[in-house]
Amino acid sequence: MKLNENDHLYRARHSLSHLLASAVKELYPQAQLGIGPPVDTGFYYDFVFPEPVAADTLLPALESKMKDLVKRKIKFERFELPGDEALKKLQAANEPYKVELCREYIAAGEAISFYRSGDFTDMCEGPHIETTGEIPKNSFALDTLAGAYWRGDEKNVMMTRIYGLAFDTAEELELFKKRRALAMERDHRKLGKQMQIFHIAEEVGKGLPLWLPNGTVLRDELEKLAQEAEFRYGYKRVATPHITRGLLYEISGHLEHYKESMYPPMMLDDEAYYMKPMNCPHHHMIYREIVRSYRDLPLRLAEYGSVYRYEKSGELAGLLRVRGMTMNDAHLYVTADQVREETRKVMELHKYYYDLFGLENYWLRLSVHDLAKDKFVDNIASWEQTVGILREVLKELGIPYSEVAGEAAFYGPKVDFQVTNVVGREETASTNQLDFTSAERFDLTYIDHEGHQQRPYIIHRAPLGTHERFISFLIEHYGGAFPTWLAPVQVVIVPVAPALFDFAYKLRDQLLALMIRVEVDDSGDSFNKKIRNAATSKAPNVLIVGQREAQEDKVTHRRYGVTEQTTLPFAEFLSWIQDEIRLRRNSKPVNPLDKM
RNA sequence: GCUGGCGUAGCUCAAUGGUAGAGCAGCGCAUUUGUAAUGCGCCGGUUGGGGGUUCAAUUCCCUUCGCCAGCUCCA
Repeated sequence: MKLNENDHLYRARHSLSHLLASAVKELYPQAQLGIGPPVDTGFYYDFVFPEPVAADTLLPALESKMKDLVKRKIKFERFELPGDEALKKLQAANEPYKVELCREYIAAGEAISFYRSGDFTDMCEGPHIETTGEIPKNSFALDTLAGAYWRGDEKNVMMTRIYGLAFDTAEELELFKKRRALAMERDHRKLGKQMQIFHIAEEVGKGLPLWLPNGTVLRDELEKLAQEAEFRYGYKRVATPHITRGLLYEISGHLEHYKESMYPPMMLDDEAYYMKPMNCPHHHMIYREIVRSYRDLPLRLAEYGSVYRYEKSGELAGLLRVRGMTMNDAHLYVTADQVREETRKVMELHKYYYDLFGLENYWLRLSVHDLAKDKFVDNIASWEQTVGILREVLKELGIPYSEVAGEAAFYGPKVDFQVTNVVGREETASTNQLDFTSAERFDLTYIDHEGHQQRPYIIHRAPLGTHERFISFLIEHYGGAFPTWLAPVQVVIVPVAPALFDFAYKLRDQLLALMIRVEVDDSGDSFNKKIRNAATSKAPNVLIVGQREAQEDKVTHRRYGVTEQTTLPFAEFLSWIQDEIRLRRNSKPVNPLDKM
């Protein structure tokens, strides 16, 4: 939810950032100011402190000073200064970062405005609240302290950013904190450990997850899903090696544009071999292997391909950001006439997947080039043409999207599906690119009706993203309570007593014969303990079998998170669960974590 | 990579400049149970690694590794 700058909360948050700066200046008159805008959950302000600071003592001290300022009902007063006076004032105050901004405002011919609140004055556009009396007691709190580069550029100094939380009321602040604590409970790293989905071993390496048996079930189910969907959409599956000669990446341009993200080469017979960071060049080689006719197009090559990228250590996070990943990749080689239709079908496939999982909280980003940045292929006409095509397709489909400059791939614009994970971090779940560069680089052609050579367009698409990232979202989306078709253990059979073990084994064998993942709890635990273990394991289906059931070949069926249970003939259960799995029903059980 | 923080048993967490403790999990024995923890016992730690200060370090200092938040980058 984005606030408008005239919203009271927006202005209150912005004003609180000034109070924070004011408190900092009181404690450290030498501290220099960066910027201090409002954000989704509050505000922050960046500082350069004259000495190292410690969060555990600094934040409470600043917070209590801010509370004092709020109590004093301080007025926010705006005034403007001519450029040279503003500059002088900031220079006199020893605010080099403000001076830098001020110079730019002057160059842009903008008015230079200041806000005075009590003893503190900051160059700022506003708007602000009238007085701090408008800020309810306990509706804000300082949160964390972190580093941030000046103007977001890693070549600049690192400042100290102090984040604060701020809401309309104290109750909303408390609610936010509670929700955040609850969200941590479904963090995929925590559930991934608890549910034995993946493990990142120090000995194996950072960002290189080991998939445990339960996690591998999730991967296998996603791959099955993709194989079926891609079959229906006319894709052909291919497979390619994990390492490749440098030559291929010279052709593709990866070594030119992407080298810092690639694992360094290994030398074999005086030649450099690289771990592959992307599958596309390999698919292009497959395309090029024979002469293609327009009759072959669209040619859709699909592969769940593993790639390795050298992400900076601080960027790694659980399964969300890793160094080795397997992606739901495919490349569509199409004629100019087919681009729109094929792009549309790719979007349709996305919708099918997202509906299947019940993923609703996402938005589309049309990621375009920014020729001011040197990472992009320099060909304005092609950028404009391909961006235009994507705009048209999205418009035709009536899908809302936002256009963001500088987020494109180096070889073409992208349509990214942006989702927010459970702890509020926004990530790209899947990405689709329209590539106008590679066909030429790889000299890919097809013969048209008239026997002339033409360049195909290439659509790169990965609707299910990478297993790593997509599964991290699924874990959090479901809070670990997967629908039956995805669940690592689909059925747990709990016999009431050891005398019933044989009956339970008989049911198990029938389920196993149908490829249903089932376990019998034949441990020495008490019956109550078994019920509890089955429930806490988040198994979607629990079958309780006792004497009563055994006599009539029935089972008592409990769904995860549902208290009512039904006793039904086992044959009926079998047909129900087979449908449940075959149709991949997203009968999302009530998850206790969804309550808030 | 950068800034800040955190590393105690498989997990969750105690404790202290003077020999490290609990619950859960695991294992064993007993119990054979009809809807969310049966009882008893056992095992489990070079307090992330290395170095230093000290009579003595898990505690203080340095260093290194890992993790967390943010920045940068990104599927």
